[in-house]
Amino acid sequence: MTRANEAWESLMKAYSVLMKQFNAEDIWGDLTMREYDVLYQLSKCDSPLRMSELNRHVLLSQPALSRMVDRLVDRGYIDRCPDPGDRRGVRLTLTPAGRETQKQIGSPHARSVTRALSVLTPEELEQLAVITGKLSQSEE
Amino acid sequence: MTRANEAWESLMKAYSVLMKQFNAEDIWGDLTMREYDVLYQLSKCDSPLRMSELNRHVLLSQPALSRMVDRLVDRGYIDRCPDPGDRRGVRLTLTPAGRETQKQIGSPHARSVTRALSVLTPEELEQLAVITGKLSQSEE
DNA sequence: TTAGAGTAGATGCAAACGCATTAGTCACCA
DNA sequence: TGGTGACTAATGCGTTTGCATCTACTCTAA
Repeated sequence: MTRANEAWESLMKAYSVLMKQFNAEDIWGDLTMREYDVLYQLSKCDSPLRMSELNRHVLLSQPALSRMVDRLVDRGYIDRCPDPGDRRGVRLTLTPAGRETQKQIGSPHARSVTRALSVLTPEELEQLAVITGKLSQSEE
Repeated sequence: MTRANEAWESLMKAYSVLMKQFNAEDIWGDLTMREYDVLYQLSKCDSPLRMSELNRHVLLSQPALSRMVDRLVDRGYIDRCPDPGDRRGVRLTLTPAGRETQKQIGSPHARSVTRALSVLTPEELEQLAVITGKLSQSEE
């Protein structure tokens, strides 16, 4: 068991523990955490997002994301229109209702996150961000 | 956006990117990553594991885990027998075939993990393990 | 000893998922 | 210009998931 494997296992454990903790909180309304994540990713960029681009930020297969967006469009949270520049693709944006819902849920969730990570020192928070940032960039 | 929220988002991103990377590798045979994880968790402890104990280590609902164990029992990877000390519970162990399969997959996967984390310095690996370890312990 | 609360795991069922494939579009070059 | 290969998103289909509930067992205390 190398250091790398220990570190990865520890990261997975932390992810799992905290995800369960967050999921157990009664703040999600009629959304699942995965659905919230999609709204959150959209809320970060004001310019319309492509499906494939969104898929890069979400741990879901392409068909699963396609259908989840379907449902969120039906429920009035996302606007999906064809991309004029590339007729294969679509442009996804939050509707006002979607943006509002994201904020309503994001606010208490952000507090939960802050609380859960409050066991770390400011230096550790900084290190964690830097280290995990390096890991994300290692896409081959 | 606090430091804590940035750090958590960065951790989630790293988890997502690496999970997709690992999943894309052609090493999983007839198992899904989730199923492998269950076999791996069992491989770590030689004494039989309770369902609820196993559930604590895996990001799955209790019913989903119950059924996944069902399937792995049917496929000959896990042995499930009633706990003599508590007749509500069960004792889960790997069968020889399960242990063998776990090793067969675990070996190349461990190499993938090592390779993916090779962008980090030894100090960073150590810090990552320590920091994520603290996060897992923060169960309230 | 037994009633009631608590815990462990299984099951019914609708919703969501992944894999494989398809339809439609683009981009390049002969 | 027309054909081939790459790319984007959607769809068919069988499997897996989560929620709610259920059964069975344990534990505590009256």
